[in-house]
Amino acid sequence: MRSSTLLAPTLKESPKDAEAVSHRFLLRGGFVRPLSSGVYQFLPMGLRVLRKIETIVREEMDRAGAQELLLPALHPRELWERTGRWATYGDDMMKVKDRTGREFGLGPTHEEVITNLVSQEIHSYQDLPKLLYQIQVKFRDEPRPRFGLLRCKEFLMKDCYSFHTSREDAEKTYAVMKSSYETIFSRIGIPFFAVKADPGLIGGNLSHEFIMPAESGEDVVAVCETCSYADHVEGEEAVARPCPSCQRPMRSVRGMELGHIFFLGTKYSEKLDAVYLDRDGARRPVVMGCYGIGVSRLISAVVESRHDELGMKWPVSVAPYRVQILVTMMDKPDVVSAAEQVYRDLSAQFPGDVLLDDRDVRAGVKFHDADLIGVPVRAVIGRGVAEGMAEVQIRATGEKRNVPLNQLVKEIATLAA
RNA sequence: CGGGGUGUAGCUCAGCUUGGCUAGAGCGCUUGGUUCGGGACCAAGAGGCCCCGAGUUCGAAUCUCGGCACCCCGACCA
Repeated sequence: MRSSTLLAPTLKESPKDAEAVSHRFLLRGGFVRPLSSGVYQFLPMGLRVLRKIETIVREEMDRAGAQELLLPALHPRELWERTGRWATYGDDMMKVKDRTGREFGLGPTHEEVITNLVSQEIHSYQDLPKLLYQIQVKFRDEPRPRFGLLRCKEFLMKDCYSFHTSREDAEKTYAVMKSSYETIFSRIGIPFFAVKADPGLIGGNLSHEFIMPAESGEDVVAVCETCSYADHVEGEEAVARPCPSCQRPMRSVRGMELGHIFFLGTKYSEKLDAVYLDRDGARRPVVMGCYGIGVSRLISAVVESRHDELGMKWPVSVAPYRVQILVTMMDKPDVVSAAEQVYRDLSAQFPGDVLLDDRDVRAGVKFHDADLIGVPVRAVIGRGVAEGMAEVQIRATGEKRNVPLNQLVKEIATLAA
């Protein structure tokens, strides 16, 4: 992609109402723009990051044996009445009416819909187990959206639901999902703790939250210094309490929730009549679990954990582009043609994943924008061309080195792999 | 939903306390020239329902009342 044609409006100054670093940089870098409080537009680069995160999530869900489907955002009221959540979810659910006055909720989560589907399509123990997921827009009427993508009224979520004949099998899948989540967050490159959690409105009695340590986080977690134990705490109580599994002191850490998994049991299957016939012909409720990841929130999470004062530092796995080429002397035909050649060669190596800054602006502007946008590997084509040289820069470390033009692609192919 | 703050040019903001002539700056944008590897310089321009509505007043960006929007703290949050 050429910067000259890309919609990536970078800002020198932060819009005043951005506090969290991820909010500021995503805005300044031209990744997102607000439409309304807690409602965001994803510009091309923001969408590219989102898609890369989705891809990792899909790969790991598929690897764990889950199947992707897509459920509606519009949920009829009657379905939610059956679980009693039309009332208990209350104002957190956006509600709309169709032209006949029939009421719908905009799905804040999909237990009702998926369980209803399973109740209609699954009848025998031979149809089970099933692991189904989707990546879809969710709506929650947050009383107070905040920090850009971190807490929105409309956001993208991966939600997966498991259906088993027994609690034992369901718990095995729960464990598989837990390790799948660990792989996902590792691949995306964000640090996290798996914390035992309160199941909350969703219900059930086994639950873990995946929390990334972050200043702007809304949760407080007690973390053990030595073992991997982590738990939720209220206020400052954490510091006073020793770790239950090894008796060492714990420290309290602020964090943000990235994912949440629940063992649901038969709470929804009973209410929505999701039952199967077992070997003996007895009707039994399906045993369920559900597993969510805040996909759009992960964009902010990556920025929160990887940035410096100049801008973002994307890991290769989710960077909007793997490589950015800066042409610093647009008025020199030999420089431009050298850059075009590098662009062609790198594009062959990383199709669609190379950004060429061919804008007719001063070099300083390109360097600053590049630091802001945070593409991991940078090739600077300019004054070295006469001697057949280019410069390679690594955004994360600030490392710079000169590389002969004829070895540049090979060099970068390794760095950006 | 409680508390606080902010709405003036595309962005960041000054002006408001103490009402007064064509409402300002920096950045960005357009045009011309000089520059050209870390956010250049000079010159000329374009760009405003001063959030909305009512009031007070000879006169309102400025004062009063009522709305709305956005941000921050808290409550809430699969």
